[in-house]
Amino acid sequence: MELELAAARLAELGHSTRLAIFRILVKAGRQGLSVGDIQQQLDIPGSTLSHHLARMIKVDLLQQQREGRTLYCQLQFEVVESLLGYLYAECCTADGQPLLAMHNIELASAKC
Amino acid sequence: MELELAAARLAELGHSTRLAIFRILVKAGRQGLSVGDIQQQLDIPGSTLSHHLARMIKVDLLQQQREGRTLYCQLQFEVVESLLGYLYAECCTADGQPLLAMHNIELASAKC
DNA sequence: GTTATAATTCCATTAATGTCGAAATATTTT
DNA sequence: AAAATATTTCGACATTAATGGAATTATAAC
Repeated sequence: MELELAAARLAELGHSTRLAIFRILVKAGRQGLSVGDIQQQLDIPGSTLSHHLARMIKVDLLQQQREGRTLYCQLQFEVVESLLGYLYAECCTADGQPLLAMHNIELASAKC
Repeated sequence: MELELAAARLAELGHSTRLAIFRILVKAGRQGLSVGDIQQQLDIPGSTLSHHLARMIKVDLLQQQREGRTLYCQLQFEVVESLLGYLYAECCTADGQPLLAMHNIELASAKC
């Protein structure tokens, strides 16, 4: 992933409402959640939510799938994964040693 | 790290110039680089660079240390680490299984 | 086909961000 | 103390982003 694209995706995660959406959709897993469910959890106007969802879709962080009159939102986990992978790749020193302590990160994920 | 702070930090990384600064400083390691060196690598006006550095400092992504008339910029690696740790933590399902394939990430960092 | 539900698009307003030249500050050198 | 170097602050302007009410589209149910 090139820098421009990574920056664009990070910018989308860099907004508290959108990061909250991200969080909710991570918890929801592959099946995702309807727009209405997200709206209920966040308690924000539909137009505002729609705006943020559209932005996230534009950079492929998420996807929507219609089922009847309900639209389901699903995180694109491979994209999230490649974004985090890019960040980690950037966090290696020139001599091949990762600067970030990977085991700390693993602990963080283990305690969930 | 709470959501608001994580979002603020991600927003700072979410700009191509600042992500480029981040990248350069990661490569530079703990000792950091002078503002002038960064400016030379990026080829942008000093005032613009200063503005971006100030923003990154504000959210503790980096630090400056004066040595004579030269200012050294150093990434705050612990902060970066906690930010990525937070993102990973958010990427766990409710039942304790990480959704992102951690081994892929490790491969990504291993190939640096 | 009219009503209800789910969500988006449109529009206007307000606020925040990005950019960069010029002036200012801090430090060192002569 | 004047000149040189490194970097920031100021100020102005242009662009982009955020918010939410009202109107619109899409689908389903009656």
